[in-house]
Amino acid sequence: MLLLGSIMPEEFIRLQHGYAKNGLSDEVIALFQNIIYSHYRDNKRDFLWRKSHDPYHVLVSEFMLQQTQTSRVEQKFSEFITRFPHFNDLASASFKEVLSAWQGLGYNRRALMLHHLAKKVVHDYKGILPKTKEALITLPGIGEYTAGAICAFAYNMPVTLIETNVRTVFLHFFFRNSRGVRDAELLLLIEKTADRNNSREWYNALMDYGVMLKQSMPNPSRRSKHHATQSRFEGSDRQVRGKILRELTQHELSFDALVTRVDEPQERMKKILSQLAFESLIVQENGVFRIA
DNA sequence: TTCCGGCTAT
DNA sequence: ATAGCCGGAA
Repeated sequence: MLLLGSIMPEEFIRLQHGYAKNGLSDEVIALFQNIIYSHYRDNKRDFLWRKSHDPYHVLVSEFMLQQTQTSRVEQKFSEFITRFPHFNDLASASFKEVLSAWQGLGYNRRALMLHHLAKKVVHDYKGILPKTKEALITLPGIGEYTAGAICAFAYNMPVTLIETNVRTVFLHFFFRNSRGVRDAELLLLIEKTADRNNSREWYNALMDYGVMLKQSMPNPSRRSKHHATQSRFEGSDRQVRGKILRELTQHELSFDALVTRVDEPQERMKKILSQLAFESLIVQENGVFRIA
């Protein structure tokens, strides 16, 4: 159990107090970086994807880490890279193979977008992932955060990015008593306090600190304007979609066979199947459904 | 039963 | 702006 003093040093509060505007000064920034890096030196998390700066490895890990905890990604990442070592291998695989390797991670649309992206990189970019945030963000499945993460972790570029752990750290240090804080406001601080010459290490350190904070107190990210509690999983369309795709990675099935195996009403199955087909995750052909 | 999360479509 | 998308651990 951590003492409050160790996660919010008094010296930081005292220093920050003298700067009413935004709590920032060179001194505050230096101390803040010191706190984050000190924790990192002693508590660095040792992930396989942190050992490599290969853009493909970074990309795959970031896709998996969108909405999925590190504990579940660790095993899957290793297997995925072994099965698809390069963009070429992923691009030339069938989507069914890709989805099989994805099983257990959830949010299967990410697998589809990653597959599309690999084909695009091979065909439009000669197998080389673009090196600018603007180009990266045009690719399927890459949004503001993932584009920044690739720039930081693959290319060590001085970018400004925010995700759940970074958000946690800045809410904790700079918005101790605020609620409904917007990312736009946090980003100003993230930009000003960044160790621009060591983006890769800095963001890894911030994320590790954020994880530690969440283990020590109620999640500070709940005070974000963008925090939302989501609908229950049990009985949801998400659950049924997952079941259907899991079945179809095993074998092609007729509508009736699917209804039997998934055990949901026909009308609901029709609706969800047509949605999955619309999203290009599955196709219906010769009376059977299969992975697209 | 509750908790955790980035991208896309609307 | 907001709703929808997954699965497993605690």
